[in-house]
Amino acid sequence: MEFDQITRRAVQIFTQEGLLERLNSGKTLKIKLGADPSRPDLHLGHSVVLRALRVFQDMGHEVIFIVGDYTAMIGDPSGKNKTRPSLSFEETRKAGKTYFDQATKILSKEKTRIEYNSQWLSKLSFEEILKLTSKYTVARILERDDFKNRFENQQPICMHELLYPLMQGYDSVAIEADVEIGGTDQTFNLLVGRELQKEYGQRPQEVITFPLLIGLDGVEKMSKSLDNYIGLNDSPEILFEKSMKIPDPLLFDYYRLTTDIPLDSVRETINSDIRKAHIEYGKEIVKMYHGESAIDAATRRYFKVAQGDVPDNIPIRVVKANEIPIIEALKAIGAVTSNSEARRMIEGRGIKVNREVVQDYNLKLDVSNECVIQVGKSKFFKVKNS
RNA sequence: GGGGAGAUUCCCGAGUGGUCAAAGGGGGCAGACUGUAAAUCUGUUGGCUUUCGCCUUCGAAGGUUCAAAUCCUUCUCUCCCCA
Repeated sequence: MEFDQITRRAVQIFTQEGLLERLNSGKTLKIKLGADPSRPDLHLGHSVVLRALRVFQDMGHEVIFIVGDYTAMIGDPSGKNKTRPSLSFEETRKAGKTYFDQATKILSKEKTRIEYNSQWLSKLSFEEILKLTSKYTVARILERDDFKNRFENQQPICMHELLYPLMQGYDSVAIEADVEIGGTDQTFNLLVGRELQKEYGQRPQEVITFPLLIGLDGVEKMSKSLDNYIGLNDSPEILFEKSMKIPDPLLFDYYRLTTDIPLDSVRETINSDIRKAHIEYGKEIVKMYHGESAIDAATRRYFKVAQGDVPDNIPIRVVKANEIPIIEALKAIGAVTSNSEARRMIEGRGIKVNREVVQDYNLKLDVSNECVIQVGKSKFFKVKNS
């Protein structure tokens, strides 16, 4: 990806002139990336920002990866708001590492430095914190969308939550960031960084925001907790299968934001054969995250299932008996969590054994020979006696 | 500090003594249709049980009652208004 592609994809740049000036200065710039250790699972949505960062690295700049361990350790004491579970010191380090491992599928390891924000945030005195808070007004903090929504919906907002933007902004001060990149949902936080740097006598960082990738549900932004994500750690098969499930109207955005494929040809394929466009997208993503060699296996599974065949390499579950009730088998393979659920699945005709729909939930499975259980459209398991 | 409103099953939301495992909607899951898409239609959506039925659940803990999501007491939390 070339640099002009960054600017083309960006939603907003504050400020364009400042950014150009720094890039032309010949200095190695410090590009800030904030990581939330309470959510260390990265997905394609994160890749949008990471890919932009990669471009900066390729130009010789340094990415400073800031793990928000301080906020994560404090968590949210108000019992009702479970969005920010508090983590122990060890957990934050572990999450930071997990995050880093995934992010470096896209970023260069050599040009990425990790910092933990407890290093500086834990040292602030109350006086300094007051100084920080005095730079901002409540009205301005409440401008931020998620606060505004919670406020309007009469949801609780705790005092310390109002400080999060300031803490993040202070991170920029602490590392003297030159540039910070994030999704449009972070716009406010990123701009707070600029304000605070100014207060501390630093040149305010340049801020670039990128569009948020909408998840597979076609409505919400991609996130692990909504289970509408395509994970950077997903297997090639899953990656490909999920690619096929991207809502049609969003496919172009996925191409645009997560691949380097020229958009003119994308447009053409989408208009002429949307299914083919999905397939090509899936292949590209598999290639990007698992290499060219993984494409074959990933697509083979998909097409086999689509034809009504049983795919290769399905997980095997060994049981001790020669005969096992179907309900027990479904629990054993983790397809269901209770007998009632198993019964519902069977009554809904969602379970097949050796390609046959199971009609009777008292069915006893003969597993002296291997048998294949299919749950829904694409989940397969083999069960056999040891 | 004073006054008012409220907390229901994944979410929103009805329910004010038995017919309530709890309407309706959303979301989820499964099926039909299809391109393993969308839209649409159907079923399902606490657990155990073949049926009967039993158990757990309506912020928490006690209490009244043959019987409570529903009544009483205390507590916790949230929101609004006034100061």
